[in-house]
Amino acid sequence: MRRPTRHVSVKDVAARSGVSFQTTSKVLNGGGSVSDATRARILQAASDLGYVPNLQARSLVMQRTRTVGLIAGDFSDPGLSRSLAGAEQEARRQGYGLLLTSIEPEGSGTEYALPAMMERRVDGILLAAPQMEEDTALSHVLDPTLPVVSLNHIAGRSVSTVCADDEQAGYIATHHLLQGGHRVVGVLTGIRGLRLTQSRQLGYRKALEEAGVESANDLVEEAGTDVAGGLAGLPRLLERRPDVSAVFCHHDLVAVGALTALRAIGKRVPEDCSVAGCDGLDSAAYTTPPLTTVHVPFYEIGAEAMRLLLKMVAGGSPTGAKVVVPVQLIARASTASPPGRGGSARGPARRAR
Amino acid sequence: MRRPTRHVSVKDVAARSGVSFQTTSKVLNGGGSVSDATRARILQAASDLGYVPNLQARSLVMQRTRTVGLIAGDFSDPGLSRSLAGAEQEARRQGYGLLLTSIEPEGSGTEYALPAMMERRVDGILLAAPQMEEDTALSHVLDPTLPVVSLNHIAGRSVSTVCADDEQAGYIATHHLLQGGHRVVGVLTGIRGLRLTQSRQLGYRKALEEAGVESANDLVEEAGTDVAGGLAGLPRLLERRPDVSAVFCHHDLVAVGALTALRAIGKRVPEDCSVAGCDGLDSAAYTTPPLTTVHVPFYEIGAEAMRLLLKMVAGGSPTGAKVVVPVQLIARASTASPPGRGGSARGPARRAR
DNA sequence: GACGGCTGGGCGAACGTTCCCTGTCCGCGC
DNA sequence: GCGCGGACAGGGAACGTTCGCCCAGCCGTC
Repeated sequence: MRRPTRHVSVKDVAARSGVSFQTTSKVLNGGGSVSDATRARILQAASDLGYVPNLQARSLVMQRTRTVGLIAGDFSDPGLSRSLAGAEQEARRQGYGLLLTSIEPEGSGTEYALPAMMERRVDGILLAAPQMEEDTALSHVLDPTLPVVSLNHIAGRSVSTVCADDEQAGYIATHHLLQGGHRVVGVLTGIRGLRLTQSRQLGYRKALEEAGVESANDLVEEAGTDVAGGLAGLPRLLERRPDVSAVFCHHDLVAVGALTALRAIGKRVPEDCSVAGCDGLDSAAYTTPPLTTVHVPFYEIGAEAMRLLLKMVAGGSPTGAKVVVPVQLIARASTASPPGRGGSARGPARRAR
Repeated sequence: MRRPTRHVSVKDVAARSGVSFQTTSKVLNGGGSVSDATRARILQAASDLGYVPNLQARSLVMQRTRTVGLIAGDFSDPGLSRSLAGAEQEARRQGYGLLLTSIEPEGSGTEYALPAMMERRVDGILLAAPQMEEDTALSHVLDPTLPVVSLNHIAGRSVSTVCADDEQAGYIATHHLLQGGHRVVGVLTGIRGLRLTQSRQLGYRKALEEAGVESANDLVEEAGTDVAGGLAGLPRLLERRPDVSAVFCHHDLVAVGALTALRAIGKRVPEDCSVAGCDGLDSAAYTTPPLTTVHVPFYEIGAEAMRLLLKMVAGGSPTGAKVVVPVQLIARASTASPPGRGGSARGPARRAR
């Protein structure tokens, strides 16, 4: 429990170069007027001693830490993990530290994550936890002067958000299926209640409506976000509506589960049933058959959110901004025309690999 | 650029409750002898004012920040991302903050990541970046008194490491194939030079040797860590050795690529060629056919590493410890006996799903 | 009734910075 | 010869804590 050997401070450097520590500070920050001779001497001493400035002390007087907090949900989620990478990279590029906390699936974040960040006096907070959407206490406990950007919708206080154009995502995926000639299009949705799910669902409905096609409640099945959800959800959907010839999955992992489930019951994809996903995970390119999906630029979303946050921190803060990032259809082999119809389901894909 | 509205400090709380700020400090830390009356008054004032202690200031005098640094490689890597989750969870459980930095694939980490952590005076550092294995400057620039734990082998200075039993992983995967009756077992390795790759390769060789089976150089092909690597590596391997009837892939993603490549050239799995992976990714359960793999407990490794690091930080530090975590075979449908042989390749799997 | 110990509380210093202001010295112009 | 301004350096305070020590009372004891 002994304190570690003390670090070298400006005073040590000052002592070694025979000046006051204030002058040393000046030199090390590039400011003030100091003669070249002493400047050189100080720099030399600092390097000899291996001086490393103490950001804690600096933060104390500057009232800013050059550190931002990131409260994340489950980062096994590939999308979130990409966004995290983007955010981290941008923070690093601008010389900011990143304090990371995640919150348990059922946890509120208000109890631990937020206090922990506040105590450490982060300059701003990036929220990347879907489950915080519901937390009404959140906007309450949040210091209103602290810059916050979220990747999810936040109830109450109007915080800036950056997210994908999820309605468009739902729309183009469904549109793609309809264009292939499908008339009975089922949907396996994400987690009920999330903005993400609502938006994608909105896009799905819009596409159906536009095509003058039935949009029945029994075509909708909640399946969550993972493979297991698709594995369980698809049979439920098919039992209710054996006539579906195409399924739009809100999440690629669910689509993977759906593919597996279809194979298990002897349905061929895409001959008997088309499947389209959403998220644009890398792994979607390697399913059997390769999955048609909508690419969501998670990395860029994370980076953009961090960029916005740091802009707010720096002061020029259009707080309450809502940034929407465009998405792209990636048509692959999991979608085709329904049984007994000619033509291809391939829509106007702008990118595929 | 205005400074944000000032935070409330112990002095504010003290003023409101009519005592000195030192007494306030005592109360807030639970220490010292203070009468119940004043204690209550102070607590009330603190809560009224919404006092949040300033860990920066506390760190300054305590000489410890209750924050650890984590230098990660690419966290799109599912394994690393799991370890990160484990480490974060454990740090949080013990009330430590986690400062996250990643380093670019070619970056050295010595230039940015380390200085950034040192300036912020982290209490310890967790290294989770395979590319740092080569960095000889690292052990040089690292403060020798700073606790460090790595998930990878680190050249030079003997730092504590926590990692999976990768030799065993390579061994049981290969053993499983041999036991199924295969005699020509190819291997798609991970990144050349990494300890991870060397260990798995060692296990592979050991199994072959033990079974008295050929271990030729032309059975070995470097394929990296991702799907694309497997996609490209498998044809190269097969071109050289068309007689391989089973392939061990150092990484599940490579195995996914191998499966896809095999299908593309019309080979059936496992009838014409068995494929075994390694890492135990969730997605391995959903390939076609489901992938036999070796489960590596990434989450637990991350958590264990953090536990060890915090133990070192707290003082009881068996520095230089090497923790090895066991792995488990998960037999699935991608492995079977070679063409023209009866029997099953299923080995003694202790877990499958 | 003097003294010792305990209890409640305050004072001063320190941690490592930055910022603002005050000196000192010099050369120069009037 | 005197003041003046610029270049250079240092002093003091502040940021928000914790810690060690001291001081004032009060009680009990011999």
